[in-house]
Amino acid sequence: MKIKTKEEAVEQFRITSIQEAAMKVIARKGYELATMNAIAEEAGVAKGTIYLYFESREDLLKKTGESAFGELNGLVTAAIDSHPDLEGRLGAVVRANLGFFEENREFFRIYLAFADRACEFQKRAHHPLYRDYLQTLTRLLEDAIVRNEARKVEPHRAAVLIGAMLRGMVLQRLADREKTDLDADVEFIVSVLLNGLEKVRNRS
Amino acid sequence: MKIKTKEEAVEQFRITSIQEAAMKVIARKGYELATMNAIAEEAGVAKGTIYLYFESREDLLKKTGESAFGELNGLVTAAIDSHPDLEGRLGAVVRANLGFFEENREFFRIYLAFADRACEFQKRAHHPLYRDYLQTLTRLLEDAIVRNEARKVEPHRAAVLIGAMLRGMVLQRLADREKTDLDADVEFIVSVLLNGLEKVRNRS
DNA sequence: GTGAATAATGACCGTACGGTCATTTCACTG
DNA sequence: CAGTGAAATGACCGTACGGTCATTATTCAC
Repeated sequence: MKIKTKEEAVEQFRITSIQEAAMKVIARKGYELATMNAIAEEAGVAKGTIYLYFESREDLLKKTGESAFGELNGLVTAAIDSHPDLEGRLGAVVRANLGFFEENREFFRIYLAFADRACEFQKRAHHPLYRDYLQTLTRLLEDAIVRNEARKVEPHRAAVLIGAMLRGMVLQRLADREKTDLDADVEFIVSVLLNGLEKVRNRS
Repeated sequence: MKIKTKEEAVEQFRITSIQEAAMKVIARKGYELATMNAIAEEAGVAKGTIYLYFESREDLLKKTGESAFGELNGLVTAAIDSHPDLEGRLGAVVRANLGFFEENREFFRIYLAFADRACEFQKRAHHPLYRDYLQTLTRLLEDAIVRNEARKVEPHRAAVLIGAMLRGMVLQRLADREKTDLDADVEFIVSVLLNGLEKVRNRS
């Protein structure tokens, strides 16, 4: 977004500050317990000030989550684009996910809040940004199937599975007390997926 | 638990009624929004009555979740015990999970609340019952490796992955508007896992 | 320097929660 | 049927939340 006037610059600065504060509070206390008072204190402004830049708590948290989620989306897309085949792409996607949340632990609570809330089953559909995320993975698989790098599976179903595996492994890694080897986990997930989606299928 | 006196029978009935009401409310409104007033209304008792049988909201929800989670644990264990080899066991485990939540949608919100809360990373370890669940899956894999039905992987890591896949697929199935084929999803997950964990590993 | 316009504030409001307890209802005994 | 102890009740309490707005502080043009 281009900044034209001084007012817009200040406004952008405030918005960014408040969103960063919101992320920190969510990281520290979780989504539900991230109160406006706590966010305001973290941002060093009064509670009322937040309402000059965001309509409501829901609005603030939604936009904050969208920023973080958008960043992950970008990383995943870039990871795919920088490799020509399924194996390289899967490795890059898995590494992008595990690495991203390793570096930015606080983002994960926001990601979780959105990916989980994304699927308020029986109520609404997925959140648009989560749909994008799944869509990116789906396209990756469609492409692999066309190229004959993977067997014919329902691409969206497989995308859901990959997303779930990444989510679960990141959660496990964050829960692990001592740091675990990133490469080993990436290799493991990729190998399971590559073999699992491989064309060759002749079991007993 | 054996019931000896009439008082104990009444007490057990009340406890069960309240827990069932809690499950229904959680299923309808979600974990955070399951208030004591709503649970009391659902159970057809006054709010104060709940506090005669449970110490607090936290106590009630914890015990309610443990009941539901314990049931799933039992199903998974039984599924494993009733098959001799990895393929059969995986199929039974996957089917038990997807089927269980298909029949009892309301349980899933409780399961989610626990599996997610189970991993309050940076705070505490997993919930004991979730540990049991993962432990069961871990033993399944250890056994398969010993029997040479699967390649040598870190069993606990693989168990986490399987749990995540099941969670994700159930969530997706519940989000799907029209009913999707259970057998197809079971077959898909099992095939990915079986191939993914297979001994043979000779890729490019 | 001054005053008008704009931004920031935090005391305050309504609401809804978890939890309590004096009162009422009930069940059972003699 | 009267009396008594236990069980159930729901009005009530303190608290903490999201959100508001009259007041105060700041900025900026002239």
